[in-house]
Amino acid sequence: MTSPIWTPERTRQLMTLWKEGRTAAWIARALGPGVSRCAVLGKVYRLGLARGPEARRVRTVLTSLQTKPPRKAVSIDRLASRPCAASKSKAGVAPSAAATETPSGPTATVLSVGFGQCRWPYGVPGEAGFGLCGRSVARGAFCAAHAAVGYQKRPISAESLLRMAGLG
DNA sequence: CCCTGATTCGC
DNA sequence: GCGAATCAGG
Repeated sequence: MTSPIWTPERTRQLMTLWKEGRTAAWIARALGPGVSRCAVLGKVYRLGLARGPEARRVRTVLTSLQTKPPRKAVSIDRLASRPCAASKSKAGVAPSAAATETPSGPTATVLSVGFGQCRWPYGVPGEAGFGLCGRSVARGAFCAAHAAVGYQKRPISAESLLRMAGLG
């Protein structure tokens, strides 16, 4: 219970995330406090996993999204307790029309998503079925419905987020 | 300087 | 096998 050992579970996660094109540091942070970037790189090297040119593309996409793993463990609580700026006048736009049009699943992947396509994630990165919304961008990185959720200044309930990610 | 992955090397 | 240190590169 003490040593940060490469359990089969962790190794599995490592391989999946690595194949998705995540960086070593990203994976290290995602796997928890006990795992360093060096540990990830060392393990990857030992496993003989290789980076293809395709993975490089993925990383570029992720970088452009400024995707960052949670600093500690993956936690839904963080979603619910997002501080978010208080802000004075402009509350988040929450068009009721958009809510009714909320897409219900991914049409793109981190590999296929391109400019002008909504980056809203469905599912859990590293797990089967993970994908991105992929519908036409309305604002920033998201389609109208997801921008209404992603860009609102007030915190949103974890339940709502999970539902929109197809995890509810 | 920040970051990246690759490789080495002592444990 | 493990991971810190170190390497070369962007």
